[in-house]
Amino acid sequence: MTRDKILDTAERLIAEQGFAGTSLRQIIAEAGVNLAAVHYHFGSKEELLDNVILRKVTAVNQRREELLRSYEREAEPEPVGVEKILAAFFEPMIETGTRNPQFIRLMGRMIGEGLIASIVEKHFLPTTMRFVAALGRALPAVPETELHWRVQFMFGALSQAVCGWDILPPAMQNHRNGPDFRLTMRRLMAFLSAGLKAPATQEVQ
Amino acid sequence: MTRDKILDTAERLIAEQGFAGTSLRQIIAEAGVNLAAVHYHFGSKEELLDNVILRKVTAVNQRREELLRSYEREAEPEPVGVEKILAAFFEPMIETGTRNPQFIRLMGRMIGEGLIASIVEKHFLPTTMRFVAALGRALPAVPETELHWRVQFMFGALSQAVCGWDILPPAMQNHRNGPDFRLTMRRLMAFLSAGLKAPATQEVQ
DNA sequence: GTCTATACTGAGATAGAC
DNA sequence: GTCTATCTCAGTATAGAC
Repeated sequence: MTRDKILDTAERLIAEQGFAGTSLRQIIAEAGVNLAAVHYHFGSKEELLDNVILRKVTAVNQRREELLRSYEREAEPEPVGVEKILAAFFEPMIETGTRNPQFIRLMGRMIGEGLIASIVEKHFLPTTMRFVAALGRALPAVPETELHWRVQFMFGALSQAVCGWDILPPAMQNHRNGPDFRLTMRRLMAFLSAGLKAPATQEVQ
Repeated sequence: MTRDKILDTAERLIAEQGFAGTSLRQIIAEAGVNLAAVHYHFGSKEELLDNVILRKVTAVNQRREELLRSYEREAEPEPVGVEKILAAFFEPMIETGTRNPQFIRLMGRMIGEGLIASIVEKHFLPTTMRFVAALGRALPAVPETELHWRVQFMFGALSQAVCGWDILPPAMQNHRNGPDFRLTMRRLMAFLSAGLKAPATQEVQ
């Protein structure tokens, strides 16, 4: 199917080179299809990206919410702890990413390239809000605005973890795929867990 | 001077719209110069960016290292604490950013757009390494590789703090400039301080 | 409905006249 | 140092073959 060939090739190339760094002409050349087919099936380069993301992220987000719900049932009537909430958020991503490293780079690109607010909004925001609410219950001492900022920081750290600067020492490069990817993610979770639980900032100047 | 007109206009437009989102043709139109003048003075769009960054970041990095040195002298022979190290890193940026909000967005773009490793490397790496060394002394329990990762997470959080997604609630948008920018940075520093000081991750699976 | 061929506009880059 | 003209390649749009 032409449509699937385009999606597969686009996913691979965008993960490798970024969205801006991948041209439609490169995608169609490697997929062996015609340029206009992209616009017939998707309408524009942005909407192609939208569909690439959609295919991969929906299952991960469902799994995330599922896990969170099950942790909430276990903990009831207490709120779920921060570590558990982070586990519900990261584990589905780690599982998918261990099998398919490209997926992870793609996710990081989405946050990092700062591209296309509408796509981020559509595919990340609903699940994110669900997790912000859970974190709010786990951290009653952190005011809502500050919690929102901390989640924002969290996404930034995640983005740099999975596809930031390529000037890392080689020892760190290796930790981006293979079994060490799990270790990097556990390091990230430890970092975030501590950051999220930090005492609230005083508003006084 | 033509060269300065190009630099001023490029700085403003790139801060507002990002690097990829700003065309040379837009820059030269607003600066009132010729397209070829850009290539004459800078060689390429990337090298123009390089010079825009250079002009602004050099002073900030010098101030950062100065502050760090002075804190180190105060603390001697003890290592400087994490909060002090973060203050040395962030305060010069906050001062510059409070006077010139564009500068901050420009910094965030550099990290976030993941652009041009060579530029990041040239302008950020030397000072960053200086601070990594100081953090290593402040946090002897954190192994070197994990500390490197935590610094990587730190840059990601910083990037999202100053110019991440534009889908933030309006209440957060305001905290990107004006006096509330200081508050956001203090929140970031509290978050990072806790994250950096987290117990080291066990390497066992 | 699906896909091909081709043309259009705007991007960064470059050679050469002045 | 500066500017004109031009090159290549990007994303996009459309007409029409099957």
